[in-house]
Amino acid sequence: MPELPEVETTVRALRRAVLGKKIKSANSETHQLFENKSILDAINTLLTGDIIKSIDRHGKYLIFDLQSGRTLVAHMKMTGHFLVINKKLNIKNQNYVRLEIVFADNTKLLFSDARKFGRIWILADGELESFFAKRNLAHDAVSKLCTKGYLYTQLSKKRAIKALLLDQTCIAGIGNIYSDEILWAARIHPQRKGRDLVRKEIDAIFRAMGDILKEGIRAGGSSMRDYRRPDGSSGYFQTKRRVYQREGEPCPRCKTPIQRVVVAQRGTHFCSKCQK
DNA sequence: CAAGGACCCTGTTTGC
DNA sequence: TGCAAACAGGGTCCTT
Repeated sequence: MPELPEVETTVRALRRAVLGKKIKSANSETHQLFENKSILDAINTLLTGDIIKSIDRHGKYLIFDLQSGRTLVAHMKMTGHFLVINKKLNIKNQNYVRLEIVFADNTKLLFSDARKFGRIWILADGELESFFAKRNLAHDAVSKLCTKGYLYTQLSKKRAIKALLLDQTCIAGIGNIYSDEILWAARIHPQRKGRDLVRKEIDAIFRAMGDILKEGIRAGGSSMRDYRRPDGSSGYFQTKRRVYQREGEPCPRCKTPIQRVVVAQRGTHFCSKCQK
């Protein structure tokens, strides 16, 4: 389940692996990969000859700026991940490849995605802003724009705090694993309404958000199921998680068994004793 | 605006 | 043990 730390790990690895490389060919046979159906047949023509100038991220979206002015935007959704194949690195597990980009030096960039939820868009010069505006994408959770004040505004709503953390129009980048971990670290019950939280509690969420997401990035993300780094290796945040998918196990703080409930249609794990 | 459900997908887990 | 049904979840869209 790629969230902000997994996407950031991917971006950093791809910068090292494919920045500045020239595209020799591009191929996909997965029509679901593109919202605009005409892209599937045009992808090779669209990308061949172009050069990857920069790689960035906003929330869970990856942004590849190309020399032509076009932008390749990608979302890994549930099971998607990028893999880099080169002379040094021939990953054995190359299943479910939905997009293959070959560079002039024969390095390959693959997008693998068992469930075909992942999406790729090719935007014309200048379209990125409206792309995100259309989706009402909020500030990224670890960007400088995500201040305490911004968080306070974004979370002062009627809905459950867990639902707000998951909502990409409130804060961008947090998914189901990290929302549970952040609320545990901040000692906030996932079903509390956002607007009922007092300043001190929002501050605790703000601190926990930075701490947990950065811990996730340092760990190279979580490889609970399908997520892999672009070299095929696993992240290890899953070994550090305190509550996510630990129903019945003792809370690391107070030993009370972790509970599981459903909030906003998502499995939610928390400690009923130390999260109020 | 909020809440809930359907949908997209398929590997894995659960239940009989 | 074996099989089918339920589940998992990010995001979008639709209805209530």
